[in-house]
Amino acid sequence: MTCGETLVAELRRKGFRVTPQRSVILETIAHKSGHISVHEVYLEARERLPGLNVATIYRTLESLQKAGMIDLLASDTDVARFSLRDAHNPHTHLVCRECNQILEVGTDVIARSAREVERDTGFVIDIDHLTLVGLCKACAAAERSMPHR
Amino acid sequence: MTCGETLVAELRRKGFRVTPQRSVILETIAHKSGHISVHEVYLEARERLPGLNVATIYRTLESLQKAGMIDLLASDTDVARFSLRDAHNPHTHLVCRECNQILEVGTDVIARSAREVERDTGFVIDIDHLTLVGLCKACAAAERSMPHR
DNA sequence: GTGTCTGCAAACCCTTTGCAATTTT
DNA sequence: AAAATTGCAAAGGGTTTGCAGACAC
Repeated sequence: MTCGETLVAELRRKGFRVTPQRSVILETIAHKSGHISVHEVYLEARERLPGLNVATIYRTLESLQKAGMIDLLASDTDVARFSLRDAHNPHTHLVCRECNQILEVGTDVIARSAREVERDTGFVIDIDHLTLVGLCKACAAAERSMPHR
Repeated sequence: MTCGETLVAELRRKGFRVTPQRSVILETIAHKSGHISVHEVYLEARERLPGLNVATIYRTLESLQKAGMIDLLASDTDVARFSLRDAHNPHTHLVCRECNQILEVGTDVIARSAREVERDTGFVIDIDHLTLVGLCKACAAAERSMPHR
């Protein structure tokens, strides 16, 4: 996990201004380090910075995305989620369509297929922040033992 | 492409009531057969059924999804899109994050990786309606020849 | 006839935006 | 001092919902 301080420095280095709000938001994200929703960040960050506004979170996230420091997760379920980009640990997200749980696997499993797709179509898959939808182990088991509908 | 009539029959067989609205919506989807948005269906279906309401589209889509006849596409860009499920031609969607274009490739390329993931984690990827984000050939080329930010 | 579906309008939720005041550089 | 960022409140856009009437079964 990257520490908040380093992240703040990175943000400044990339030409963004560092405000208390941005620091707290960044530290919150670094601390939670998962697949966080805007609301989750809001609740936690506001404890440290009471006046903090949701709009600021959205705008900060936009900046962080421009700075290439976070990734948005593609998903049709639930609200928008994002995660800190971690160059040391690229991974693929497995989103369960039943329980919304998010698992991670290394990108290596998918890498070969991705290269094949690129060779065939020229399409370059964002392998470092890929989101695959399906059923987690538990929900898949439940599905098998349940009548549908 | 599956014809509207067959689809209507399928819907009835699955225990849903068949109304003029549902027929028209279903036929519209079958006719457009791509990756359609709710609004697109609304505009086209309303030409044949002037009083048609958007809420009905949403509710119908919900039913069609329960019936397993359409799939929602996972994407963080753009609005929600869905497509008719076609058992004869399962495919993976490649969504370009720059131009929003959607390409399709057969599932076979991904299948091996998917099986590997399932073996390792128990997570069952929805291989038949998978959405992968990245850059299409043209946008990838543009990216390579352009300064960032 | 019963239970489902529709249209309408309002509500909802998440996200974005305009603006004046504040803060960072 | 100049330029960027914030808070606030209002608007925006897509999606959902309550309800009374209409309709499929």
